[in-house]
Amino acid sequence: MQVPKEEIKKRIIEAAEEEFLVSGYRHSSMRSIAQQAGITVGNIYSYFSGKDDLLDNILQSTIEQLRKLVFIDICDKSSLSMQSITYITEVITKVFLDNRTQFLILMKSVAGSKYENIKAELIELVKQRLENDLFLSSSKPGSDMLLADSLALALIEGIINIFNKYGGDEVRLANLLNKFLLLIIGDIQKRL
Amino acid sequence: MQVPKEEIKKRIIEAAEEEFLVSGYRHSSMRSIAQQAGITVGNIYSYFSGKDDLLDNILQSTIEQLRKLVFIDICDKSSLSMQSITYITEVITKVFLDNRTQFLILMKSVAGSKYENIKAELIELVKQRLENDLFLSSSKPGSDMLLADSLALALIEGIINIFNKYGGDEVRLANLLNKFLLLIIGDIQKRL
Amino acid sequence: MQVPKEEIKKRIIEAAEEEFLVSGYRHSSMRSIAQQAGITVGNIYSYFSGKDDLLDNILQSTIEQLRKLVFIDICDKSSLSMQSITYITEVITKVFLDNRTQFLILMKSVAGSKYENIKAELIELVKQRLENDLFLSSSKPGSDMLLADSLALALIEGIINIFNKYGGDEVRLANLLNKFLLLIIGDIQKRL
Amino acid sequence: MQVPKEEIKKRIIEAAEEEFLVSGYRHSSMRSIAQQAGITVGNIYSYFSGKDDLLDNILQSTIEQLRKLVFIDICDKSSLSMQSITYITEVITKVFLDNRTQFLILMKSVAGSKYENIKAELIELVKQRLENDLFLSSSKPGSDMLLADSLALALIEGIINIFNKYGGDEVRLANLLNKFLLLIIGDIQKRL
DNA sequence: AATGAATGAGCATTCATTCAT
DNA sequence: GATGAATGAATGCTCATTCAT
Repeated sequence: MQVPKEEIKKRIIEAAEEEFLVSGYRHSSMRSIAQQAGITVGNIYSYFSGKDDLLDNILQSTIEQLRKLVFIDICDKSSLSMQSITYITEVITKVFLDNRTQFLILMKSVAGSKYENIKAELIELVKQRLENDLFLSSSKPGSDMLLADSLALALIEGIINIFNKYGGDEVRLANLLNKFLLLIIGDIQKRL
Repeated sequence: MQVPKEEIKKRIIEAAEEEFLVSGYRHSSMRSIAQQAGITVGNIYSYFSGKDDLLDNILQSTIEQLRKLVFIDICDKSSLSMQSITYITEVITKVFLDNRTQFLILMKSVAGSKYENIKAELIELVKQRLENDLFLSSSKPGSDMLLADSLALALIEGIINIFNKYGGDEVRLANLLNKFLLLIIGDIQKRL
Repeated sequence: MQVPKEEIKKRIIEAAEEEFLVSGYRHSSMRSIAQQAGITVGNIYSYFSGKDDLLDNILQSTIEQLRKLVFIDICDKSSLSMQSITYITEVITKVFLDNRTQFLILMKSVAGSKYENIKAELIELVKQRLENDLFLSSSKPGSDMLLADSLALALIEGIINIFNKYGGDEVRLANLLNKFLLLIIGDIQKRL
Repeated sequence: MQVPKEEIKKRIIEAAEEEFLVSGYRHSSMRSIAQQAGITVGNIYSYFSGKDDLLDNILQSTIEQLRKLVFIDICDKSSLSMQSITYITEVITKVFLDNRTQFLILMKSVAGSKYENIKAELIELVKQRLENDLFLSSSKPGSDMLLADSLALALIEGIINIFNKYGGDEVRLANLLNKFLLLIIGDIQKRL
């Protein structure tokens, strides 16, 4: 048609993002994605090799950014100690702000896909930071690793919830995240 | 046929619990439940009227206990103030200890069923407690309701994570929950 | 059990009659017949070899009576001329009065069974009477055989409707049937 | 696939019409319709949203015509008195001639569908005409409403039978219907 | 590139009948 | 004789993917 092929690709991506976010990867149907994009089912396969590939394309750059910033950079800067959780949050927030929908899909709607463990990886990272920076350096030897895990999970889930329901400017977002982190890990060493 | 009736019923329930817990209600298939239980698909319907009924039978008593203890009793004891979150946790823990697998299914694997909002209800309850006991009584007017919501979510998700991965005696469980709550809402009014 | 076996058999028959009449043979389920009879599904098969056999047992004597009175006797008395349709009606009415439920099942609810052609046979009989007694003896050569067929069908369907909805004493029934026949075939030779 | 789309749709419709007419809506299976049409089950759903929709598509225009001509127009022309049954028959005949198979499906094979009461509605309409035009205006007060009902049923069933088995030109059809009506309701007031 | 019909395996559910107990 | 669990084939329907056009 007269519609440039990149435009079609973009429309498919947008329709799929909406569908994945709302219904989840597994429950999303190629039929309704095609319908939403205003094209036919089969034509999606001219641009993407399948449902998997569609999700790959949507999450690709977000994953890359996340891997680079979060999983690589942060591991290098392991000396940052104390501020590390705050720093991770800042980095995650940056990834979120650059890829809102994609990030939320990645965190909430990838059950049934190969990405279903990413959130767990993120939690694992935060957990390790908590263990390294807070728990191990603390004099309390009885600290349970599951406590760090649950605290990490609580942090990530809480942050995702803020991302998800938040609807103002970035100042308010920063404020909310700040307060949330402060409440959970502020002075945590003293409170352990 | 040589296997007594109740044994088969038990095997179906166990197969379904495993399947529901791992794959989630929606993605669980009667076929694989039957296979897991070592019977034919149609025979499940000698014991249960359908997939819904199977889930109902698994969750029934857990739901009842949860509704009674959490949603009714707790609302009556609204005067408990400060300790309310701790109290809710104790009650939830009791329900969990009485119905381990069922409780975890209820919290993690009921998407697509009529129970899919139960966790959200629980979070809402905790959120209201946080608002009433902590945020409103605090002099800080700038507190964002999304903060209470995220904190409630973080608490519930963290607690479920402890339930899910915890594998020791009940003393250790109580200890873990205690520490987790202390970390997140201990002295929270002073830290707001 | 202490219930004599004939009593059980009777209960099955009654339950099946009700079910067949209301839902039709094909749509009736052995499960609900068993339930209605207060026994188990499998036990029906101690008394009857299957759904077919159950229907056979219900309709057996009615069919016999019908075959004897209607299909044999009437064919012998082919000399009765004029009154033949009236006579057939009287005979059918007798069969109906002796076997109310069974007769109505036979006429209305046997689709899917081997008896599904009985009503058509009855119509065929009446059709032949109409042809012999009225149409052929009439001087009108243009009479269409389909006319006799439709008239026969109309007669039988009307009579069954009266049997089905009628709810008074036998005098009123006779009165209704009389009027109905009079309207349709009274003086029919003059009106052809 | 080499067969053009409309051809397949037509084949499905024809297979379904045959199946519905012979086996009835409830007992017809999508599988055998597919087989008859030479396609796979799932492919029917490319053309129709389900068994209901298939029946709707088959009967739609027939129903519309019937509703318009019979149930609306006829009620408006209530002044036609005497000729009303004849008129109803003419209108029904027109609908039949325009939609032969569909009309017969509608009258004989829709048990289990949302159309299963249409024939009864038609009979009710004729019954009311009989009551208004013939029975009430007659001086006979003893006339039983069940008589009108049975006469209406006999008329409609007879007419459907003519439609069903009739296989000549339209002149013969008109002739048959004319004779049939004349026999049943000709001079009926005098014969009551 | 685009279509959308076609496939085939999957889904939950029903039911007449069988059979070990 | 009685049970009701068990079977297996059937029901309508969905969906990711393929492919002739």
